Amino acid sequence: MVRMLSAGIYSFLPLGYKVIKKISQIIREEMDAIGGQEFHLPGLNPREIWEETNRVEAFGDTMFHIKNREYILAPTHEEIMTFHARNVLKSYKDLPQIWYQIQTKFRNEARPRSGVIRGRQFLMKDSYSFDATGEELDKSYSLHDKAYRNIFDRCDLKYFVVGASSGAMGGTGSEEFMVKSDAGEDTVAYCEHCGYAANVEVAQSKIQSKKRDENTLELNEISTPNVKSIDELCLFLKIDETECAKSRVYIYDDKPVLILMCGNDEVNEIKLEKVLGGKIRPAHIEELKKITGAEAGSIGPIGFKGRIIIDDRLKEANNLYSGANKNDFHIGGIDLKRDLKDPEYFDLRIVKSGEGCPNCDENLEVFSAIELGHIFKLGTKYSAAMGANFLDESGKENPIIMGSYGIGVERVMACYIEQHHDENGIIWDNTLAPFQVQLISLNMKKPEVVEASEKIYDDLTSNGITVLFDDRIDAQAGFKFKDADLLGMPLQVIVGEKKLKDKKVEVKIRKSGERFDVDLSDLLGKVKELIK
RNA sequence: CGGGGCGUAGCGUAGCCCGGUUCAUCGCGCCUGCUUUGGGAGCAGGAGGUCGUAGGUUCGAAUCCUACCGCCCCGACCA
Repeated sequence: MVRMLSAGIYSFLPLGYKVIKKISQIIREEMDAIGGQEFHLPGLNPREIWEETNRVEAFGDTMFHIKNREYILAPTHEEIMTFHARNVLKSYKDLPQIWYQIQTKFRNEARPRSGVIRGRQFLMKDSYSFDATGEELDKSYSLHDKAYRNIFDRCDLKYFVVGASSGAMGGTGSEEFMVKSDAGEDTVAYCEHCGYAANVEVAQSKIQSKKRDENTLELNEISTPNVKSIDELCLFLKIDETECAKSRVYIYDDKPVLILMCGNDEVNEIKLEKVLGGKIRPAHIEELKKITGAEAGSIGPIGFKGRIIIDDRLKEANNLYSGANKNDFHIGGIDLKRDLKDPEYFDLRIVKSGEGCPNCDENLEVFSAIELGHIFKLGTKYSAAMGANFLDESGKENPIIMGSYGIGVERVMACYIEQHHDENGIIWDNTLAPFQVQLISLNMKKPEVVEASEKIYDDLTSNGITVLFDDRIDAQAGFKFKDADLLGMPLQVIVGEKKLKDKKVEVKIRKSGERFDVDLSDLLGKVKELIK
């Protein structure tokens, strides 16, 4: 179906390419249905046009540059579409527009991986909407949302939608269409029950906070030789991990910030950056000693000079254990209310599988997923930068309001196969199958078998049915059966010597494994009925 | 870009540490002939390799050294 030529670069062989064409066709139909117009744009672009939006620098090393001319290979097409828009979309009367293309994109990925999932060259459908007002943009956006659902439904993919907070594209709204897969590069939290889905970077969950004990103990220093991790501490003191406050030190704005987490909870650095309002980095090992006087494993809030931020789960907790800022010592009886002045509380933790869904209380599942499609509202980022303006009803000049919407075409194929296979191979549904029927001729050395097979091939194909004919002369029956199951066409028609004597052939349904004999005279009708 | 691994026939591999008539191994595939033919056949014969590339060390290099190229894995990065 597909063969690698080089890292991240794949050739599509005839079978695989047929599938790609079928997927493209479904996308095309749904895009046309919402008023989209298809373009064919160059992959080779003058560098100049990308300088207008400063994206040569923004893409950096992921953009391919041509060596012997000032050209680049397009990693996406916002600039080119905007270029055409500014030449023709001059009036509010020209709007709205939806323009799309299904074409090859080039990205110099540092590390291509997971086969066709992340390549240096890949097929992408991308469309761009051009609107006069925010309300019109909302309309274009929801049209795409609907079209995307139709496309993925028609491809029979089990997917879910993540409402991502606007990413680096600087938009006001966006949704990602995701499919669960171990090959995925994103980690999401998903609730099967209510459909809550969020990237783990922003996901929340319902989880019990540490309750405040009635009696507050005094601070007490405990000798804990060689105890570094929370697990070791729990074992050593025979306490539960929820009684421990784990410390992490980050550097923000050149100053150390101490983060306290409950037990083995992990710090979600994205959430923390949001709280602090800028880039952070974990403190280096040498810095830790200087800042706290102790090494990692013995750090704690008591005596820490600097800002302290605490996860919500520890809100106003007492009787906690944490590091003593002195190697091999911990402190017990910590009361965050009593012992710290002005502690700040935020949700900072990375959610884990099995925790409560923030919407409906059912259990969340955390897993890897592949992004199949992404729709977002761009606003005027590109139109403003490139001077794509229109005149509104009052004759005033405004930048066109844009949206951008992508689908990874190869990813659709990869995800389909991942969701529709068994131990014997692929199970194609008629919609995406490269061929509808695989015709298996069991013994190509017998003239009567050859003759019957060829007649069936002609009958089926002349009736518009697509047939892959396994006419290998020396391949044995077993080979042909295994290969047919592996390739996975929906129907197999098996022509063998014995059944032919009774003017019968066998038909097998790949999906169910069901097989039965059919009279030669009834075959065409039966096949037509089964591939509906 | 950092760390690790690998490159020997179409594919998968042995040999490399310890250079030399066990040095180019084995399996699959491929070609010819005969037999076999409903879930990956049997017998007989046969073709196929500048050992990634370029230098170097040596009487002698798949084997040791250097550089480069390519691929795989882990990490960083990822509109």
